[in-house]
Amino acid sequence: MAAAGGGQRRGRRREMRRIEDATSRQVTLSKRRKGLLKKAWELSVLCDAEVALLVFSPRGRRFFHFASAPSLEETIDRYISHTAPANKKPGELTVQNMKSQAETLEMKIDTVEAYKRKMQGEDLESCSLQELNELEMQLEKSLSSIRLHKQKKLMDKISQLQQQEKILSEENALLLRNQVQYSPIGPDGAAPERELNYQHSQDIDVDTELVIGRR
Amino acid sequence: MAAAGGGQRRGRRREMRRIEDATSRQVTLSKRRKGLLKKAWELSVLCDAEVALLVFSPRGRRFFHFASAPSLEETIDRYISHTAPANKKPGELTVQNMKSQAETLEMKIDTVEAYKRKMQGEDLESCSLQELNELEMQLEKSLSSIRLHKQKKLMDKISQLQQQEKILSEENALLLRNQVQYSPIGPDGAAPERELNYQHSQDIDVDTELVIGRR
DNA sequence: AGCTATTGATAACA
DNA sequence: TTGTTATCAATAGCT
Repeated sequence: MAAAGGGQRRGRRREMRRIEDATSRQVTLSKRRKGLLKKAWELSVLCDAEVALLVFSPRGRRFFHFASAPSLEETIDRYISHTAPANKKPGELTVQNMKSQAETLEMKIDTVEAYKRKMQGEDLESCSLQELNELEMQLEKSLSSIRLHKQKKLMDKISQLQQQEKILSEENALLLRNQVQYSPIGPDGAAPERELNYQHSQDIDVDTELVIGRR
Repeated sequence: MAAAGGGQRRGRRREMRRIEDATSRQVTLSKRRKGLLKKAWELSVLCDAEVALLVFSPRGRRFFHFASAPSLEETIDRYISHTAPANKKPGELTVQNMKSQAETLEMKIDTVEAYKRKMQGEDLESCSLQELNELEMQLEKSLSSIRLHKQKKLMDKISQLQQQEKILSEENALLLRNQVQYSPIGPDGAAPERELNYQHSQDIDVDTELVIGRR
């Protein structure tokens, strides 16, 4: 009964590396997989834990799984939620949802973009007269709103410029007074410090390109 | 050394049901989880199988996992593909993709909707003058396009009405002629129906001969 | 498949 | 929590 020197003794431990013999590998896979599934189940029962186990055979041909939760996808969803702390909205991040979410979002984009194109004066062939009228009214409303905002922006700019101007003329007045005070006759080198103040006025970005009115 | 009647003997098998004592349950979870992870690893190494294992503690607080493939998500993706034979497009159905796709799409929606609102004259406070000018030009372009389409639609409507009118007139003409034909007043009294046609026959060439001519 | 020798896992205890 | 050990479970090599 005892094995001769050439044979391996029963129950002996294996080296922990890929089993080269295909048959032996297949048998071991079968046996150990069964044991692993059993242990996964035991853990879930004894410890009230949520356990999911996936096993694919080498070529990905067959596949076995165990899940303690009602479904394997539920556990996967829990994992996905766990690894995506950003999206914490309950029930939003599931395999099921993500599958359909993409479709929903794409449809929404299509809708919004179709409307955008119509507002840009494109794809109007499919519009009814009613729609065209509504679009026209909407755009007119938008235009007046835009022009109002433009006007306000321009007014702000103007009052800003006026403010600037006021400051500058005050500085000028002051300089003039000082000039008179400290050099009443005015020698040959008169007033170089004017440049400093001039530079100051350039620090403030005044957009002189502003066009008042359309275009 | 052998236990007396009151104590449990070491290493004795457990009943396969939830461990009631919380401490004991926690210890068992810890030990068995370790063993399970090890066995999952062994299976993947010995048999060259793709294995994924997820374990969540009872309240879903902590979670442990093992995956033989480069990543757990890869194995999950394989499972998802395996269970969704409809979506066979390679690389399209993965957890990674779905996560980022949702984000991408949502950002896209945000962008498009923000632009839409601006075209509707809303949220213009954040716009620069430059932007406002561009919007204004865009909307003017849109408006003229819309008005062009409106005009075309209206023209179509008009010619359609004219077409109908023509048909009606022809019918009228026919009726009148019949009336004349059967009236005892006189066959020589010609063409009172010409008046009806006169209204509309300016740009539409109506060949009345076909209708009126009598065999 | 089924069978055991042997190793591995682990329940109770410390 | 970590370590020890008696006991039982898993399984390697055979058949």
